[in-house]
Amino acid sequence: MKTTTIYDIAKEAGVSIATVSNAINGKGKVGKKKRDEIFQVMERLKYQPSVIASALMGKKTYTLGLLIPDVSNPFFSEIARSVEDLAHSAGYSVIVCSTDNRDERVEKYIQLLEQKSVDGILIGTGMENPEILVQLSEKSLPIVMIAREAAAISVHSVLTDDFKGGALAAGHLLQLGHSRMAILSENIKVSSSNERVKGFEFALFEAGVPMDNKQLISCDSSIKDGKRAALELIRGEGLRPSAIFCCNDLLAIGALQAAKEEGVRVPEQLSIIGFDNTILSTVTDPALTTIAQPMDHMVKLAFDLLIASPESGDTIKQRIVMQPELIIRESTDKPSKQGNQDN
Amino acid sequence: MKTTTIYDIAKEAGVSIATVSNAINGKGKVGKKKRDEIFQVMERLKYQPSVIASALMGKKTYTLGLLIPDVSNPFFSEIARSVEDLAHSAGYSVIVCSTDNRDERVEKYIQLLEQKSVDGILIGTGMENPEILVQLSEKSLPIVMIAREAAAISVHSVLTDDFKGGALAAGHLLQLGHSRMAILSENIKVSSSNERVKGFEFALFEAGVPMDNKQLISCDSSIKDGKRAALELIRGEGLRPSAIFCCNDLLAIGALQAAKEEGVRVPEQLSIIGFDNTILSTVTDPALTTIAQPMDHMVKLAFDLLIASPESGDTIKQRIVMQPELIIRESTDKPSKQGNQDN
DNA sequence: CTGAAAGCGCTTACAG
DNA sequence: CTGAAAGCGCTTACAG
Repeated sequence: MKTTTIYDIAKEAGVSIATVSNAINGKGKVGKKKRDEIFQVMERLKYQPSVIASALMGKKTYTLGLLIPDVSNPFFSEIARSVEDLAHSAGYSVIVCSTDNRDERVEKYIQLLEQKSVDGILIGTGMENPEILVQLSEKSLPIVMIAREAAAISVHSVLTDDFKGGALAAGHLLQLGHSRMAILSENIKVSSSNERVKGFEFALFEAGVPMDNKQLISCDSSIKDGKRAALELIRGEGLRPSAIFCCNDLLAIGALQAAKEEGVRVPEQLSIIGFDNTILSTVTDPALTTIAQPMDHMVKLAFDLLIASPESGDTIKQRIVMQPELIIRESTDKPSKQGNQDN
Repeated sequence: MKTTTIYDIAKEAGVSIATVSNAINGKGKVGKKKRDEIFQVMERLKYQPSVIASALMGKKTYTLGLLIPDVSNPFFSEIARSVEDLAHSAGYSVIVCSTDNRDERVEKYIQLLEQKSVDGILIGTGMENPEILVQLSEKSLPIVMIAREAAAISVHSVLTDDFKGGALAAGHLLQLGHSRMAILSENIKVSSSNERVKGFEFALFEAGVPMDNKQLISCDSSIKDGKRAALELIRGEGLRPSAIFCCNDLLAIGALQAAKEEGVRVPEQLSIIGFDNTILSTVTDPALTTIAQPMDHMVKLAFDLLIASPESGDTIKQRIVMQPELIIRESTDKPSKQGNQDN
C-alpha cells in the first residue's frame, strides 16, 4: 500500500509540488483559492508529510534524545514524563535511553541519536568518565545537562544545588538533636551524589559534630543495595547511628526495610532521610522525609534551553542552579535514649 | 560543521559512493582490499551513515513507538525499560508516548509516529474508543498490543488472562474466609480492568458469595483517586467490607492510605489486594499482596512479534495469553471479628 | 568486482 | 503568485 506523497497531492490539486510544499509550510505566497484546494485534497487523501524526507533537506526531525540512568527508576520516569509532555506540546517526540550510568551505553546511545539526526539531547545520566561528552559538545548538536553537571565541558546545565541539599538534610537532623549519623551514598563517581555527601558532611563539620568515615557506605542505587548497606550500618559494631542520610529515595527505602528486618523502629529508634521526593517517598510507612528538587521547573528550563539554544549560538553556556527543599514527613524524629541502649 | 557523508568517504577512498554503500551493507561483492581501505577511511573520518537518508530509500528507521498510559506510572515504566532493552540490543530506539488513555492523545501520537516512519508500534495503552485503531491496523505499519486487547481489530496481542487474575484474587480472599468484599476499579472502559472485575465477581458468584453492586467503585488510576474511593468504602454506611480488591497497585496503595487515615489496620481489620506487582507493592508497609503479570516474558513475545511480523505477512494474527500469578505478601489475612464491630 | 544514474519525498532558491 | 530544477544522503538495479 503506497503512502500518499506530495506528488499525489500536487497532481490531484493540479499544481506543482513546490506549491503544495509552500502551502503546507506557509512559505512563499500561495493564492487563497489554490491553498484551500490543496488543503482539501490533503484532507481527502489523508496526506501526512514525511518527516524523514523533510529532515533530509535540513529541516528538523522533531525528535529529542533523553539520556537517563533508568526509566524504571521513579525519579527518572517522572522526569521522562515531564520531558515528554513539554516535547509533545512543542511537536517533538522523545527517544528514551536508559544508560545504567555505563559509559559504553552512553556512547552507544549518543551515536545512535546522532545517526538519527535528533534535534537535541537532554542528558540526565551519570557516567564514569565525563570525557566521553567532549566530542559531542563540540558538534553542532544541542545538548543540555539536567540534574547533573559536567564541569569538564562547555554545555548548558540546570541542576539542583546538591551540596545545599545535603546540608539541608544535615541541618534537619542536627536540629532534631542527632549526633551519630551515617550516610548511604550511591557510587561516589556520580557527581550529584558526591555533592550531596559533601554538603552533608560540611554541615556536620560546621556544627562541630564528628562524622566517622566508616559510617559512609557507597553502593549501587537500588533498594536491594540500600538494604544491604543499611544492614551493615545497623548491625555494625559500636554504637548504632541514630540517623541515616540516604543519597536518594531508593536507598532510603532499602534502609527502611533493613530497619524493619532488624526490628529497629523508624523514626523512634532510627531516623532516615532520603533525597529526590519521588512518589516512593509518599508510599512507604512511615512516609519518607526527603529533599525535593523542583523537577518540573528544571525540566522546563532545560527543555527551553535545548530547543532555543541553537539560535543563541555557542557563546554563553548557562548553568542554572535551583534550590532544594526539605520535605518533612514521618521517617525522622528526635533521637531516643532507647536507640542507644538497644545496641 | 558539515557532517561527513558517503561522498567524503568515497572521495577519500578513491571509489564510488555505490561501492562504499555496498561495503557498509555487505551487499554486492567488494574487493577485500578496497573494503579494508573504505573501513579505514570511515574510521578516520568518524563517518556515521545517516539513518534519515537510508530510511528515505525504503530501509528501516530502526525506531519503534511505545504507547502507554503514563511512563511515570511504575507499572508502565517497568515495561518501558524492558522494551527499551530489547529494542536497544536489536539496534532499535524507542519513542515513548504517554497517552493518559485519552483518545485525542493516542491519535495524535500515532499520527506523529507514522510521519516519522517508525518501524512498528507497541500499544499498551487503553483508550475510550478502540475504533480509532482500525485505520491504523489496515496500514502496513506493524502493531502489537501488549497487556491489552483490541477485540475490534485484527492485530497481534500478548496479554495476561485478566479474568483469571481477578478470579485468583477472589480465590485468595475467599480461602482466607472473607465474605464481604469490595472492588476498586479503574475506568471500566479499560478492557483489562473490566476483565479483572468480571473475573473477581465470577469467582465470588461461583462460591455463592454475594457481591453488592454498591461495593464496586470505579475511579481514575492514581493513588489519590484510590484513596478517595477507598475512603467512601470504609466510611460507607452498613458493614465495612473485610477485603478490597484493587484493579492495580496504585489504587491498592490509595486504599492502604485510606485505611491508615481511618485508623483501620491492614490486614487485621481489612485485607487489601492489588494487581500488577509493581515495585510499589514491595515498598509499602504492609507490603501488598498482588497479582503479577509475567511482564518481561510478555514484552519479549510482543517485541518479537512486532519485529518479525512484517515477514510473516498479515495472515495469522496471534493472541497470546499469559497466566497471572498470585503474590502473597502482607496486606491480606483472615477477616477478624473486630473488623465487624468497629463499624 | 565497480561505477554512473535514477530515485526516495521533500525544500529551496530562482525564473517567470 | 507559480513551477522547473537541483539537491539532501543514501540504496538499488543495471551496465560494464
